[in-house]
Amino acid sequence: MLSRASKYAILSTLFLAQHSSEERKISVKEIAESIDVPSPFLAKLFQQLVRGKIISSTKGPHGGFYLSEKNKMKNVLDIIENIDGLNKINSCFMGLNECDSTNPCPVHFIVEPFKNNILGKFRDKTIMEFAKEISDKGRLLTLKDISPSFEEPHE
Amino acid sequence: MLSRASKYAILSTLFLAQHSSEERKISVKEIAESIDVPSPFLAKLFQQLVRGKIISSTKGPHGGFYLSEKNKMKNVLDIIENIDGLNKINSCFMGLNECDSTNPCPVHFIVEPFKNNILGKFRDKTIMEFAKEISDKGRLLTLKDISPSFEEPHE
DNA sequence: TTATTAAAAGACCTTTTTATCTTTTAATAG
DNA sequence: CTATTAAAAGATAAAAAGGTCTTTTAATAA
Repeated sequence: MLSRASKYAILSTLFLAQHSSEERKISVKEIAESIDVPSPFLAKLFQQLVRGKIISSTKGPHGGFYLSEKNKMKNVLDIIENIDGLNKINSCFMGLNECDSTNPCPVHFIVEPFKNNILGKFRDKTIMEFAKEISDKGRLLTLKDISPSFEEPHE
Repeated sequence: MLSRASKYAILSTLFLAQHSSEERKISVKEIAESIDVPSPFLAKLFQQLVRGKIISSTKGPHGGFYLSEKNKMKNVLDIIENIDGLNKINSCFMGLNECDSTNPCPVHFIVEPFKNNILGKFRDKTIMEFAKEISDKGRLLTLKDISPSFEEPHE
């Protein structure tokens, strides 16, 4: 449904929305470590997101990635479109080429409302609104294992 | 969410449920053409489904694939389990490693009910019941383009 | 009992996705 | 103006998914 690349891109962009600003740019490395994704891979994705005007970057000392005011108005679906294209997420759950309400696959009428629901969420909120909601509701934004668990003593 | 392999396997098994019987076995080639999937690939999947006791086969003249009475009691989730394993379909929509209701990803509470719904459908109906429902409700079971469209005259 | 048929087995190939590494470019702090 | 920093670019590699082909095995009809 979503490629790993899109998932990384979404999580990282939302992370930028929460933690970066024009004055406080963040390096790939820092983000990759926070989200727990391979940083060279994320670097590639970020290049593409910059080209797609989803995020912004500057080089050099204190450079890094951040969201401009325009970037903040984008939504999550823009990220998906930029990385996976829209076809992938819109395609039939069972893989049928011609699946619609007049010619439905066996699970069409279960999948359709779900898709509308989740795509609505990805389309109707700006990145900034989405990020705020995530902060407010305390949603998880990392691939890391967060369980406190037993800390193996290091020595 | 589902690999292409799983999708092919589900469609083909449901096709067997509808069109085959112990007396009327069907060859890979015939099924592959009906569903419109690559037949050597489907052959591999069928070998695995036979090993997993989801479908049955016999070699030789008038041999082919069919569903035994026991096979007919399996469900779609058994197919998915056999091909993809259960982890894949149960994994978090955003790819988080630790996503559950106490530590939810940003779309957890949208995805969860959908998953319960669709997994329920895949678990609670036997293959045979599922196939009947599909016939009764007139659901599509092929990757083929079915649009009547304009038939390009061949000569 | 033999020829034929169709699945089983397994080697192999291709494409896509994911991930890494090295070099170049540009920004800026000093 | 130079050293340093961090992204951009691009080449490359590794893994997974998808797909093909050839040989072997087993069933059965004649």
